[in-house]
Amino acid sequence: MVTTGGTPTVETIAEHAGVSIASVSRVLNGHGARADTVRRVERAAAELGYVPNAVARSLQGGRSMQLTFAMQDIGNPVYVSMVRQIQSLAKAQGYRLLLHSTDAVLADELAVLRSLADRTSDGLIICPIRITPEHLEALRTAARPVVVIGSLPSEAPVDSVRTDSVAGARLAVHHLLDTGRRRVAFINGPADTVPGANRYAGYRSALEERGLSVDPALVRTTEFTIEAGAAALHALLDEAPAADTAADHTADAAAEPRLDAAAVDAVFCANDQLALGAAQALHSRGLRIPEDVAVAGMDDSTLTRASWPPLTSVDLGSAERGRIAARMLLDRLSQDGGDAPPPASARTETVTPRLIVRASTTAAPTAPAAERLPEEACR
Amino acid sequence: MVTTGGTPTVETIAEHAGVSIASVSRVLNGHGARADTVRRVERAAAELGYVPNAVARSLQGGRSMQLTFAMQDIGNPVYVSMVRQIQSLAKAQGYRLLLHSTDAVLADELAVLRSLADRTSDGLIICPIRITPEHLEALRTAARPVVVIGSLPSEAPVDSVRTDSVAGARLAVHHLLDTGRRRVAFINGPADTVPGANRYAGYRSALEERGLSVDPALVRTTEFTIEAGAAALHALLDEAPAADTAADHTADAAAEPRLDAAAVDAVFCANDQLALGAAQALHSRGLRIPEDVAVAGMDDSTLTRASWPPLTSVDLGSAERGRIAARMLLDRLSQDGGDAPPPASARTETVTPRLIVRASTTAAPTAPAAERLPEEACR
DNA sequence: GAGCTTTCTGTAAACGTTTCCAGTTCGACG
DNA sequence: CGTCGAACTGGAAACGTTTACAGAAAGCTC
Repeated sequence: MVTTGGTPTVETIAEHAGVSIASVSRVLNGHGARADTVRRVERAAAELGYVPNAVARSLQGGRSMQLTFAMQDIGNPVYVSMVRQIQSLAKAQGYRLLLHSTDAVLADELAVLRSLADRTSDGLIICPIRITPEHLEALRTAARPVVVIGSLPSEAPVDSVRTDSVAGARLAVHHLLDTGRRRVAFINGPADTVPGANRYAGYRSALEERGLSVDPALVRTTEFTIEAGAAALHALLDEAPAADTAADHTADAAAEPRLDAAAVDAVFCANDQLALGAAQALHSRGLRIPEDVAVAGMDDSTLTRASWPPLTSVDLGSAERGRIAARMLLDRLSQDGGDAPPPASARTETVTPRLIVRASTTAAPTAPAAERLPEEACR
Repeated sequence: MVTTGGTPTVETIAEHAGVSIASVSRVLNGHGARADTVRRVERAAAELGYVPNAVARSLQGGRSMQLTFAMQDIGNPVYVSMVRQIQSLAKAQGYRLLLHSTDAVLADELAVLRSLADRTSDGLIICPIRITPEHLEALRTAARPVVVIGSLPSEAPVDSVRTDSVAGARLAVHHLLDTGRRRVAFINGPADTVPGANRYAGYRSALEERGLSVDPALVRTTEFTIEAGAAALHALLDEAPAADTAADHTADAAAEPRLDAAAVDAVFCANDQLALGAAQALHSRGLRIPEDVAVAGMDDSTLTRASWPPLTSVDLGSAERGRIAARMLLDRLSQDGGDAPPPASARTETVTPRLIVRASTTAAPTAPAAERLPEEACR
């Protein structure tokens, strides 16, 4: 298909069709030409298997038709559902999607923001896990439109889509307390991250609203992974004092399941991965879910249906956040042709969390609330 | 930071530093210049916050420094681990990663292959789920180097990295038979895909090697998802005749678990998602894993550790395949500068599957093989 | 068929780099 | 101090498009 001398360019087509390169370009972009010209150009292009060079087109047009999505870890199902949405909307408008896994490395996140200036990408959707002053500065001076998925200080002049994860965490904890659980442990991700801090705040305020206070022995801080969730639960039960007896730090706690059950009767986890790990650990200790210990997670990812029993989780609208973020970004791009975003008009949308109750928290041991339907969505 | 009149270019820097644009380019690329020139250029660049335009650089250099990875569905953890590897190797050599989710749509896969000609991407790693003549033609005429993850006809002039999934399926089925299972059902993905066909072939040959033959009532064909796996298992138990009694097509089989147990004592699933779905369905019918029914999957994805009990699975080396594919592609790019791949020298690497035995198949009901360690790797 | 408008075409410039080539500067050596 | 070679520099071309502009052709009206 390819003539000798490399891939065909607009110039090659022009020669073959006996017209100028301008006419070739116009025909190929449907900008009107005489019927005869159109026919000759299209025939030459088809014969030579011509494909326009997207790089040259980008340089000339000033837009790369690429978007970037930067997230922490592509292994987390939350991001998977965001990617799906973003990819789908982007593709519909002719944009390709560049993926960046930052591994929560601060320098990587900043590098992504700065690299917007290299014209590779027309816009960015980013899920920063921490917000530092450098982040804010980088966001302010970003060379192209940016949409942040996550909570930002309100004065930040950046489009964002957030979810009220404090309220989300409260929903879950209230649900556990209202179904008769008394000793609700909390397994959190890193406390110095935005999600970590918010989820802890929700946990605490939910307890306080019921007249309880946080027992530090019931709170664990670790990474957002399955393995970390399992380890945290083991540590919790090994070290937590039982509700009515003194702590037993020396004996093997696994040998005495009833003691465990007394120490904790529910675990709220800051995301589904942690919850799945916790469920594993409970199973391996011979504790029953939800009869002995109820488990609830957050994100309502596909993992909730991977776990047994199916996992109660707070839907933070990750797919929806992805969709909204993509729409915001595409709006911004079509609107002002991708000029630097006018700080005055930064938009913020908020997704309302919903609790999805499944079997991992129903059939409460004491309270009569067990008649809830497994898939019922509260609030 | 930005002077009026738009983003700084090499020309802006040249004016500020009082040198020519050629010198600016040389300094910025470390091609040697007088100390004084270097200092002035670097100072001007820093002051103006200059970032080179990657698009212009691509056009001039003929390489975009982008790679594309095309897979079926980003929701499948198998692809996630491939993406991780590819992204990491690509980044190490300065390449960005473009992601394409084809949803197993033939036209999309072909479009990706053809779009290599647009110079957006320097190379492609693709996981085609079916191989049609059009695929082969598109691979042959691809404008840039391509590496295929998956099995190809041996005459195809394309680098590829495959896994012997026939042998992998045999490993799992042999393991089930050798631990005393007699009625081994098979839940497969679409039979007209390469993975689907191979896994079925492995299942059949494993049975035949033990003097058994395939019972069509024990084989289900569906999609590669959790939900499909659950539905398939329910259908299997509802419709399969019990081993020793006549089939009971009318009564609700779930009400009679012993009948189910007689019908099937093991399920081999063509991937982990199907296996997880099957495990869900078994749990919801009150059947115990592995005491009543053993479950084994394929891919050894993160889902194996998400399931309870932990899932026996065949490791098809997805991370390794990703790594090898990335290395092959990068080799090809550095080697011949990314010219069309010389068909004569197509390389093929094969990853050997390993069976990872976990609790979902141990503790066999009849055989004394239960002393295997949970994490033991066979072969 | 002349004059007008409309439509179409080709030349050339522009997008921002890198790099070839020739010319200039510099240092060293005789 | 003059000469030679090496190191450096600037002008210009090239990468492949799109598009502004001016000029040519075609269609229309009278």
